[in-house]
Amino acid sequence: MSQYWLMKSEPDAFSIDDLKQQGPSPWDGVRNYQARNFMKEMKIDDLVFFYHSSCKPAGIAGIAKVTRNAYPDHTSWDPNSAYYDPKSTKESPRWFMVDIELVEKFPVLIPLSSLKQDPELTDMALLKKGSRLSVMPILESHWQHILQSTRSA
DNA sequence: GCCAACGTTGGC
DNA sequence: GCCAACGTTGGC
Repeated sequence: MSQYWLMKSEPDAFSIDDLKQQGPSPWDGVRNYQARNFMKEMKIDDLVFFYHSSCKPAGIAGIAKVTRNAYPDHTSWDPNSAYYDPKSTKESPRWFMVDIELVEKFPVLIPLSSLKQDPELTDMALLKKGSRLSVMPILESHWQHILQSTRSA
């Protein structure tokens, strides 16, 4: 069964336009266990809200889909990478990534402020105080509600 | 295993 | 730039 997710990226580092240009792209650099575990649960064709963080305005920029199941994040083995982790080895990789590609960029980004105002979405992990998770599951009901809101806007 | 110190995230 | 919240590290 297909699942729904949200992934955060700082657009200065990797934006939805970058994803569009590059086609299927590895989601490297995740160094948080909870986020990693969620990526391991992802399956090809799962849909992902592409979220722009640390920018104005922050919010959901569009939709991507998973094109490759989790596999070891090779940047963790590269001493020259900002994501290098000496505790991750090829024999026992600690960090994983998936590939995603763009499905759709929204004509207008759905700002975080709108999501916060929506009483249907108060349970979303994204909106919880202090939530910093960069990869998280989205309930299908929330997914549909958000899509419906932006389609009719 | 506890917990203080530190580093990071990310909205504002 | 500020700072609250969170995760990780490392001494004990």
